[in-house]
Amino acid sequence: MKQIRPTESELEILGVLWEKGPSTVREVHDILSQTKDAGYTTTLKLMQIMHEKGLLDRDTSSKTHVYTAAISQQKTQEQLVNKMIDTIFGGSASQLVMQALGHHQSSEEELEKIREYLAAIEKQQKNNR
Amino acid sequence: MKQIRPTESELEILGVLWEKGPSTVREVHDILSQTKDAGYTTTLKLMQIMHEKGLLDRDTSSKTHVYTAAISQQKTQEQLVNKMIDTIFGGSASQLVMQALGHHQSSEEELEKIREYLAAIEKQQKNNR
DNA sequence: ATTATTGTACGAATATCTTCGTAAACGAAT
DNA sequence: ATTCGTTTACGAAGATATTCGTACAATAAT
Repeated sequence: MKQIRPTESELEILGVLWEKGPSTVREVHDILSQTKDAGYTTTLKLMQIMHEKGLLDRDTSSKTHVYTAAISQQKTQEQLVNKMIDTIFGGSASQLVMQALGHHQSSEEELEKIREYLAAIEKQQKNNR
Repeated sequence: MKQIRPTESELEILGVLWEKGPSTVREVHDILSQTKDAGYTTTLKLMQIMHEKGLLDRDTSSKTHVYTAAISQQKTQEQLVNKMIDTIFGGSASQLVMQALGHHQSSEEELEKIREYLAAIEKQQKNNR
């Protein structure tokens, strides 16, 4: 199985692309520069490298290139969460869950979704018995 | 607020120290080498650097030094989880929760803990209304 | 058509992480 | 006391990530 290991900066860029969809370097950079302090060419270079690595696809048909995330948010989340559980949560997924719920203000809506999800899991476990 | 950013390798070492408590380089290395392939002096050097950075404390009273994690597991989890939610989960904690529950087999016991936790959160939210 | 603006390409400097060889210090065993 | 195994200290090489200056190309504005 191929392990993808985007760096910190690369994840920030991927985050923008997942959120906004296909974007130019300028668009990505404008968003990043709200919270980060780096020059335009830095973002450009990063995205070029990510393209070489296969993390991004790009359309060069017009002068201003348009980039797209080449790896799925789902898959990336899966890998990073699993690693995180193993290394800093000592293998306990529930610990991570509680950490996440405790410190990020969750909306009633989100909590409802989670409750449904829990119910589904338990039902499944019963069936496997 | 001081941001702690242990590297990948540093997190592995912290993981061992959180799990086992105060340990020598040898002890840490023996555990790491079960899953990782690096020489003894590499682990030593890493732990020395971590000590310089303030990530580890150490007791040098006997020849064989004993290291301890200087940052709490709790605090580290909190920071990394929050960053993760922001960058790759688009700010949605519940998405992370579902990811965690979906791919790590959780025991009935763990699920029960989570349910209790959810209930507590909801109760609190009611009171704040 | 000339100039200004905006974008990409390239290369290099800087920073950071990871790895390990080698030497010196220490303690235990002979 | 000499030897042997273990440990720390140091330094440096190698790998990877991050940053940006500069040059050139394309487009838009005058």
